[in-house]
Amino acid sequence: MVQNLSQKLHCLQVKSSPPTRFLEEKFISLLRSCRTSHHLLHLHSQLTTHGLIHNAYVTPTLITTCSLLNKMPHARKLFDKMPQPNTATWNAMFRGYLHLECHLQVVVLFGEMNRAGAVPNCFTLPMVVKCCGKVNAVREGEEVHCVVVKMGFMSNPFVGTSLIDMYSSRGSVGDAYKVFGEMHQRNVVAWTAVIRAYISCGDMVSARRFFDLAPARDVVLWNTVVSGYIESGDMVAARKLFDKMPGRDAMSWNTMLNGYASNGDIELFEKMFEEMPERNVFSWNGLIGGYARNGLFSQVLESFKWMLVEGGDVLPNDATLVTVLSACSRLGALDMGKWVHLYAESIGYKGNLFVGNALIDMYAKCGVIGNALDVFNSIDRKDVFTWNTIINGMAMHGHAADALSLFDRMKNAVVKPDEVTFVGVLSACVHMGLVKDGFSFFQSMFDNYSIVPQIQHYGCMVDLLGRAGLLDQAVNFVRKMPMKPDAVIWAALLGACRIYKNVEIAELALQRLIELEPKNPANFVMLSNIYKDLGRWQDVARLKIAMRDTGFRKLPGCSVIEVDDSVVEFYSLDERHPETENIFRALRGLTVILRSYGYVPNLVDVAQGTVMGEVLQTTTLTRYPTYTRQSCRDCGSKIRKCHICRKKISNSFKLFHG
DNA sequence: CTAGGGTTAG
Repeated sequence: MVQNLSQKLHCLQVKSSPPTRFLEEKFISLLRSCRTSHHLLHLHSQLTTHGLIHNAYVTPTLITTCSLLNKMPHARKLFDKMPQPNTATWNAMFRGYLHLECHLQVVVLFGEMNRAGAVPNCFTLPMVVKCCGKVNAVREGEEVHCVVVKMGFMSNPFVGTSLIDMYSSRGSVGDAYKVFGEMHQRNVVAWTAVIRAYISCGDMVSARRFFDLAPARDVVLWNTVVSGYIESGDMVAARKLFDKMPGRDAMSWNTMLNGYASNGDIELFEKMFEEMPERNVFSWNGLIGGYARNGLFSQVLESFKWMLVEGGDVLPNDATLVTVLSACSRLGALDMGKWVHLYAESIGYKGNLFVGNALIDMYAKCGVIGNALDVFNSIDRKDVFTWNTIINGMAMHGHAADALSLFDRMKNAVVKPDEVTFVGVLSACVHMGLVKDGFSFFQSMFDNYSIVPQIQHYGCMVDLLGRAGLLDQAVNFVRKMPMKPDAVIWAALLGACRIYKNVEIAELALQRLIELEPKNPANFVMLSNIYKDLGRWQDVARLKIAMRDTGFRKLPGCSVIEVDDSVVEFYSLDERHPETENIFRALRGLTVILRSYGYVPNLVDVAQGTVMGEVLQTTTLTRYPTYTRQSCRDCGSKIRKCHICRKKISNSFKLFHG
């Protein structure tokens, strides 16, 4: 009874005349735990009724909460109504914009701060300096530098370091060093910043000198210099320093892992992963992504499965899923891709834009454009990647009309088309033979979107003219190109010459192709096929000798197929599989059945060596596939099996089990 | 209310 009464009294006291400080603290803690915009609006109105909406202590926290909930416009409205915001409130605005990466807003707002006569402090300046660097605001950056000096903030390590970073990001190492020299106290972060400045301009010698001079070195500084050596391509120096490190953290190991991967040293790459004392999600992504970067897509899937089994607490994240899905696309591993789709949703990546875009691409490349569309439609906030992927996917599937209508929809959405969009649009025109429309799209790239056409777009145009049979126009177009035509351009022309049996232009194209890539036997095969079509057997023989003299043999095209849980690669008449006999027996059986239904095989292309892989090689050229084949370590040849030194480069024929 | 280092898509 007594306790109850005192509680009531206490409540009354608080309600009638609460000490302001108490209320302020209460609201600050409520705002910090606020997680929804609904709750935020509620608190906002409460603050208004308590007359605390322009409070010096509460308002900064309110603004911070707005920014965390993606409500900066709301914060801005409130902020603009304040008669005289204090520095902490200004800072909350800067931090909010910085958090959302609205760097330009920060620079603009700082101008307003000066005009309003408000005074920045040591928290304001690093944020503003950083943003000047981000948006490349050179003049503003120098003005802020002057403010720093005038207000005596050069002694503040945060301010000084931010200035070093700014000058470093615009490539002015000299200015970065000058700031470093003028700093009153230099901690290890400042040393790291100046060393980073030398690394980013490629001066590893100076970077190393400063590293050796530094009074203290922590693990971040060590890692910075190791990755500097990697960036400069010096894996040996990176390794030497790595071995000398007094304490390595997970990032040290991952840095080396990625270094070996980007230098194509698969052996050391794998060894590095095996030796790692601890593996976080970045380590696994390093392994998976390293295989992907080196074109070893089966190993991508294999190591992903290994991660699921052996990763322990480490779960894949969006980066993992995207890499694995793109490997599925490259391999045509649809079953695996579908599984990854379900798995991604089960671990909470249903709404992830990165994953969604990768799924669209995977379904499109695996031939199920319907599923690609389903994923596309399920994404509500589509970005330029989403649109480009579906447009290119549609074009690739021959749904050119759909690709073009999607392009129309894209224009109505707020997403601005880019150069990749136009590759899809133009290749849709190629498929439909829309020469006129193609040219008008090509023209509108620059006129309406200020996109300067790249060589890919010129390639599409050559393809467009060539496939429409307008070979002379195509040659003229190539001659008038503003850049030097590359092999893809000439190959497109050569391909068109085969369709229309134009020997004269074919010979011209081949001549250019031989100059550009003397090692690629596919070019000879193409011309040889044209001669064959025309029955010019003497020329075929002559070309065969010329081809032999180059010393290179054409790589047989290969196919990949998903079997159970694995991806298997095979060539025409391949006999490497342990069950070759059974496979061929089954095939013979199938042929008998097919023939009994009246099927007559077309052996002409097979006889000419135009197996699937070659068709792919010639028809996908204009799409500039990013497919990279492993290069031979000894002779640099970009082939799967080096025909010069006869070494097998990647273990591409490999079954794996889940 | 403060800084420096890693991965992913067309």
